[in-house]
Amino acid sequence: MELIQVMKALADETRIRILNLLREGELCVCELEHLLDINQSNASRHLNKLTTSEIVVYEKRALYVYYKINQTKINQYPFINDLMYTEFNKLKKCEQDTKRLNEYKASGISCEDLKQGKLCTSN
Amino acid sequence: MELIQVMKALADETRIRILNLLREGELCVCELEHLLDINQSNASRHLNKLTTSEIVVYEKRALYVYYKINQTKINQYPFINDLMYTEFNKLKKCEQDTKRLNEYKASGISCEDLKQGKLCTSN
DNA sequence: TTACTATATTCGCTTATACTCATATAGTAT
DNA sequence: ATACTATATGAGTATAAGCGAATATAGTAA
Repeated sequence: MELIQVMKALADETRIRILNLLREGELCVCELEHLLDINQSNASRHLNKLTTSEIVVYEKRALYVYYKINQTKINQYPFINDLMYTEFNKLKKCEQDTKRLNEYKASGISCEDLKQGKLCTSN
Repeated sequence: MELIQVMKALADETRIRILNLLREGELCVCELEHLLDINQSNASRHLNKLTTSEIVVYEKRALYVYYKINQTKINQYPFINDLMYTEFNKLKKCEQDTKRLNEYKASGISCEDLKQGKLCTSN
């Protein structure tokens, strides 16, 4: 059942945090890695699960792969919108992640700079 | 995170089918067993998971344990209502289960009779 | 008390999930 | 072509989840 697959994809903290960030617009893998402080393999795998369940879609541009919410799927499952815009806001981690995302955006740093550690304070 | 626990509880076909039936009112464990054609141990385990995540509550009356939707939790997570009343209806199995439930209710058979195989055609 | 019944729980097994580390792939830049 | 970079994937491991069969528990009935 497709619904089960979607629910499973949504039943994970990291993936919820990814979706929370993608609410604000597309992000590439390395940005998500750094914003969520997870390693590359992990990020890629979680994104794969979100892609397989069609909750996100991606687009390759140059070396980077940009992921974004698949609005078509959200329209098909409106409860996901409810989750994203009502429940995510109640989660401390999501709040912190959003804050970090906004700092990142405001800084004007590009994802090429991330690897120099200009953003992450934790590693 | 509590939300994750709730999502995990909802990310299973059998538990979704249980919740679908409980929309119509409380049911005891043996009724769920027979309506869903699952064994006793399984039914109990899934109900335990739904209880732990507080999506259902139960009440013991005589030998039977009656489970029902925990409306308090649903109010706390409105997207669950959306799921139950929008998505469940789209699922073939849920539709079949509901039909079977209505037949069961219409028959006037009590849960004491179930063990004599008056309802289940499949075993 | 003993016998019975509905439900919960334990055990052993199997499958699925998440993670890390290392490697493969595909594109960019020179 | 080579070197480099972002992302994906494979292998191995650890943990969690689901299942069936058997047993435990708690209440009912006699």
